Amino acid sequence: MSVKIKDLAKQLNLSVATISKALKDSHEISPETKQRVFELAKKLNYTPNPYASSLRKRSSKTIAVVLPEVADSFFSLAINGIESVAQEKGYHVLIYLTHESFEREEAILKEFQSGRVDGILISVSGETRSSDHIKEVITAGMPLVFFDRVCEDVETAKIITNDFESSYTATCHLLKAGCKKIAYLSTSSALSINNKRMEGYKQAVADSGIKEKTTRIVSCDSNTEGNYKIIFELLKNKNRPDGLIASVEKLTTPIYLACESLKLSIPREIKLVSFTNLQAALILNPTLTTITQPAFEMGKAAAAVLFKSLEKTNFNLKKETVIVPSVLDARNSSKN
Amino acid sequence: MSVKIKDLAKQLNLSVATISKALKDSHEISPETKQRVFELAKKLNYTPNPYASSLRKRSSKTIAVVLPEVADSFFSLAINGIESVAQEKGYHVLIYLTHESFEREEAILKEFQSGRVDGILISVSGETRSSDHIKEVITAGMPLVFFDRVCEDVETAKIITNDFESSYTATCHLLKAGCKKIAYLSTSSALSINNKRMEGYKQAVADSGIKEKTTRIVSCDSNTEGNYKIIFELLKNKNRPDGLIASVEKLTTPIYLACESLKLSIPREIKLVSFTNLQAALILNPTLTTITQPAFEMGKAAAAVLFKSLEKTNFNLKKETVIVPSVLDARNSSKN
DNA sequence: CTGAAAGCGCTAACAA
DNA sequence: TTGTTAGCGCTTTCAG
Repeated sequence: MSVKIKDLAKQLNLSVATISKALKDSHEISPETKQRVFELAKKLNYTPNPYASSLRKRSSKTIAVVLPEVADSFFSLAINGIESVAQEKGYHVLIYLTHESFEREEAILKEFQSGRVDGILISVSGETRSSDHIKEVITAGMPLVFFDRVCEDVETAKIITNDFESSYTATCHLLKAGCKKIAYLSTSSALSINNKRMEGYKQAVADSGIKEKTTRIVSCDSNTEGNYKIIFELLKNKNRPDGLIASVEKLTTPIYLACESLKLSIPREIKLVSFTNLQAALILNPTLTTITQPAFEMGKAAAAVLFKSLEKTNFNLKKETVIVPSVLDARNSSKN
Repeated sequence: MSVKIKDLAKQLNLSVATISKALKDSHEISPETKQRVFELAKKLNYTPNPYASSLRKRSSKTIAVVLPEVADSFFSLAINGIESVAQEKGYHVLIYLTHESFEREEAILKEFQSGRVDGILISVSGETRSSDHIKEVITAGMPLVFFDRVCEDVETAKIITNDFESSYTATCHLLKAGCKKIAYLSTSSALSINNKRMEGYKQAVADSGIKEKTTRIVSCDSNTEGNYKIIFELLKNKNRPDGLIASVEKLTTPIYLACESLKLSIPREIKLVSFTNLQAALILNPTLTTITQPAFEMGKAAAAVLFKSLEKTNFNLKKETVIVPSVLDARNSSKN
């Protein structure tokens, strides 16, 4: 096996306690001994056993990140953000994917009762209808912060973006571009972010000057092909919408494809805004107007808040809600 | 604190040893006691402390995944693949990003000497020129498998795709479409996958029927804007190439943008193939011909091999090299 | 079938 | 400034 404190102690004729303290640069140890300890440790390539230390200190220096999936650009960027601050703070990050399954999410959260992690960052699955599993782990004393997909009814830190406003803005943007019949393409209606986006859309239509204040909400909760069909049906109708809001990234491809099949010209016949961080928005034809979410920043912010609560005992997560605004990047898909 | 074996023991008037065995469904324990133990454990919501168990058993049931970044679609999909098999096997996955820095990679690997993880999955950084840090951890007895970006000179399992052939195929594809002057856009020349791709390209040009067997390799190792400039300069030249091979996903956007600025028509004036898994390839204009890598499968395969070596003592990682082939998806960007 | 006891490697009182 | 000692919670001989 690898070298341990005991080995260092033996070689230097010191006690394990002394070595342990020296390694942490404790002030109770003389500079000379520290020096000797450091040198030998380096020479023998000593690396402390993290599990022994975790067991003893009841803290693991690791956090968990629970995500639905790491498929779209949002979560990829968020992970980068989280990891960057974790690395800086010397924390390790365990990653768990729910694959949008509520059962998995429950099982994963339950395991955290064990003390494996010091804190949790979570973006809930689209199927999550109850938040008992989350409340339970919080009640057990575990710091938890939501990001992006939150449970409204759980009192803890939430890092979100301005979903309502973004959607409101997007809708107004389309209205201003001349759209009269805007459809909102939704998924995972259980998610609060989705509801907020939907509400923003509804509100904007209600506030608009157009006579026919009808809203059209189309549920697209399927795989790419399934969504393609749904959108195709929607658009081939002669009473089709003249504006579309794609509430999630994965709807973008089927929309473009459906328009292409139907020879619908974007933006002449139908205008489009998508919620996405895809860099490729710049090179689509036409270039895609997006609501760009601050994914990296949200990841960073979530991690930052969690670490603050881990480092300060008197820090109350309940009071922390950070809203990092999204921006509308107007491009050709919504041009007048 | 949470409930532990001792608590169960007390309540049931049994010893901790008995509880421990019962919980693992050991045959030395009577069915009745097991029953009682299971029930109480469930009732009290007992979750074993993983660190105590890791310390004792010298195994952590966790693996590390070391990646350059999780920005592009390849690594996102790979993580999904890895996580899916890890979850199935009951393993936890720690994620570490090197951000393409060799120093970070070294530091991260060094920490693994501590026994924090049972095995490692790694795709090396673009700056990694030496493999000593990797050999060291393997020598210390740690199972390690490379995926995608490997170190040729390290003897251990490697999950790769057919980079040479893919590039060869891509080049032939462009030649067949009529290209006479194909340029290869490269990054991170230290990486073996990049060299293989480059070699495939060179070989294809050499094997081709064209008289002027000149190859043109353009180094694009910068951020998006920097790469845009490099590509712009390349294409504005009157002796510009008529075919382009983008060896990595992130070059796609600057290429399309540069062509647009220069009013170069794809594929009429310049044809293009990219190494990418972007779903948006389908909706670019023109649609993008891609070498699509089996990212998810490679992640799965890498994890599968690692777990095999973790489960069977007589399994030799050195002999394991899996090649999961990429496919050429011909679309309009390379049409004749 | 059950239990006593040792110990994984480290930390933190407390003593010297 | 250094050392002794008692665990952290669990697993695993070995005895009963």
